[in-house]
Amino acid sequence: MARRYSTNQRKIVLEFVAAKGGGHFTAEEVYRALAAGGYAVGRATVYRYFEKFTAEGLLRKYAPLEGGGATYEYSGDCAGHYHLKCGACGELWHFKCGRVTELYRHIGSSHNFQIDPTRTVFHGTCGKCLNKENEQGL
Amino acid sequence: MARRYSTNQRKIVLEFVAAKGGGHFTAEEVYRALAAGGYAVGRATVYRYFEKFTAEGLLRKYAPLEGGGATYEYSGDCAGHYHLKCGACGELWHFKCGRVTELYRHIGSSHNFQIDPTRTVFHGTCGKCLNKENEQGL
DNA sequence: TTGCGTGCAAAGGTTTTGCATGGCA
DNA sequence: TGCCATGCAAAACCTTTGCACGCAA
Repeated sequence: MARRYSTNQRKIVLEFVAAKGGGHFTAEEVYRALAAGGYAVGRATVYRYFEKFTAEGLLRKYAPLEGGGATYEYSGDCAGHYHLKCGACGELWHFKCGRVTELYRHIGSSHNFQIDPTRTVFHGTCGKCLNKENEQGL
Repeated sequence: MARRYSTNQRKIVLEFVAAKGGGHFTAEEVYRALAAGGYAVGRATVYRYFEKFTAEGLLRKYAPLEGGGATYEYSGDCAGHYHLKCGACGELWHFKCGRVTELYRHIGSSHNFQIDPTRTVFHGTCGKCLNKENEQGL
């Protein structure tokens, strides 16, 4: 079940998405960007690795919003922090907060449900976008 | 911007997904089920309403997991409660908890992020599935 | 040398769209 | 009567898969 070979393509794809940080992207975009940058990685390979990385928890997969393909995000090592996703700009914010940890413990003991912090994302609007909306009088 | 007409198809689709409660389904499945039940609603119409309902917050859209189409869930009126999604059985649980409300207020004031409770879902494993796993010694 | 990893192109399936018709207001 | 809603089918699109070759072990 363990990964067998350590190939160059795997390294290229992983480094590329890791470098994007909290940004979001589709498999097609990454394929094009790599090709444009002179990295010869096939489209199918990008899809195959995205599937693997998602299963491993390195990437996060979201439903397509505007007719495009599924969007992904690099989440890296999620230990010890939580995620905020802004629906306005799409940015994924990482934050640490003891109260969230406490809440998860409470839900586990009192609501009989064990939360998986690596898969849970809080959706809403980030401070930046709230300010923009206020300036526009929305 | 408001909806214009109140048609029979809208009613049929809405009642069908509402009746499914917390279950999950794809657009294609609903189209087939309605057709099998003698309700003549076009495939395109189902897709069009799913898009509208998702925008209105009545449905929740998830990324496809196993090569199939996007899956949806009916969430109904989300005011006053929060959502727990079990990754093992797929069930969507609704629960009320003052501590969540407090946490959202805290994140808004201290982390500069306004949470949207209707779009936020806690992912993890429900009590039922935890018991099953324990019985199997996993 | 073995067999997984890769790339290309084609297949498969899902979702969107154009256009003519029907129905609500 | 005006115009949105609908249905059909085609088109567009994303994603997966088959197969032959390359490369890591």
